[in-house]
Formats: sequence, C-alpha cells, structure tokens
Amino acid sequence: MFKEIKINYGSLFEDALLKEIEEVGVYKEVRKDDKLIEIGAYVKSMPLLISGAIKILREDGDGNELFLYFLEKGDTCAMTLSCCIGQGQSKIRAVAEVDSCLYMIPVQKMEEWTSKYKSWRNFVFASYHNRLLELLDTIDNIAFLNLDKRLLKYLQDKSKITNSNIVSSTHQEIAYDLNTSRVVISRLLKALENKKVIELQRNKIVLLES
DNA sequence: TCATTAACACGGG
DNA sequence: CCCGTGTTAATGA
Repeated sequence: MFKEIKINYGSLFEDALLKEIEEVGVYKEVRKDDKLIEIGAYVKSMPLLISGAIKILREDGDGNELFLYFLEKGDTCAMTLSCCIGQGQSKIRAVAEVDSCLYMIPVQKMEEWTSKYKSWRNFVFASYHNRLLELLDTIDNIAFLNLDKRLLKYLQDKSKITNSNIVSSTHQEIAYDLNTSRVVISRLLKALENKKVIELQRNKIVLLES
C-alpha cells in the first residue's frame, strides 16, 4: 500500500521523508458517508488523501449544514494542520464523499517534520494556500452568485470528483449541502433540465455536454 | 419577489 | 407500500 504514497506524493517529498511516512503512517480505508472528523473533535492525526474525495462541511448554531469544498487525492486537511498548531478543536466536519484511501500521520510528527524537511514545509504552505483559494471561491459563490449558479457549480464539482457526469444525490441531500429547501432545488433542477443542461432521473442527475 | 413550509399526488422499485 | 419527485398554496422576509 505504501507505493500509493509514492505515486501521489513521491514528487513532493524527499526519500527520507517518504521513509518516515511509511514508518509512522497508518493506512486507512473509509467508505462513502463515513465521518472522518466531527465538529468539536480533537484532532489526533492528519490525513494524506491517496484516493477518493472528502466533503468538508460547516455547521451553524441550529445544526444546518453548509458545504464548503471537496478534498481530492494529494490534498490534506488544512483544518487539521491548523488544529495541530493551535491544539484546538475542529471547526468543520469531514465526510467521505466516495470510498477513499488515506494515510494517517500522528500529529506529533508534524512539528518535527516542519523543521526537518523543506519539502514538508512547502507542502504545508501549499496546502494552506490551496484551501484558502478554495474557500475564497466558495465565499464568492455564496455571496455573489445566485443559488442556481451555485447549484450548477456544486453539480460540476461533484461530477469532477467522481469522474462521471452522473451525480447520485437526492434533491434533499443537495438542499442540505447548500443549506436551502428541497422545493427550491427541485425547481432549479427542473429549470436546468428545461435548459438542456442536465437530465433528471430518480436519485440521479446527468450532466449533459456543455 | 423569492425562499420556506406544509401538503398532496404521482410513480418506480 | 415507501420514498423521491414535482407542484401548489400560504406565509414571511
């Protein structure tokens, strides 16, 4: 299983670091909808994503969820990084979007590697950078785009991470992620279908060629 | 005007 | 039958 690490991270990390990852890392497989991190949880290890995709969600005081972004292979969780530095609790929830494979690294190693390996520092900074850009993009979406644009982007994101133009979600699930009601999603999806952008089926949404 | 909530009918598995 | 879907009416921001 370690060769998976090498394939996805080999170009980023020097051999000595790869060797350490192999020694202390724990390989883990998760199924779709498995919860990886709960809000308020203390983070004990940081994940290196090898395959699959993780959905990152925020939650308001009333328990309403809001989709933030997806993590894909080669990504790590920036929230975890910040938790490790500040010893804090997670502010987000992480749920496996599809069956995924991870390498779990104990947080104690974080600090050690940060001073020891240049490539690790670069990786951490790059991860922060990417997450920040991703978040800005999401904020733009929420603040400046109408819900129909947001919905379309959500579908396209989802299609991208599953490498398929078929999105298997119910209208209700989408409504939860975008923090709105199913009626609205149904109506907007219907409108998109009329515009020949998508095709609707039960439990399935087919994205047509654009 | 547009979202939300509740309610209802339709239909496929 | 159960659940996802499509629609409408009432209400509110």
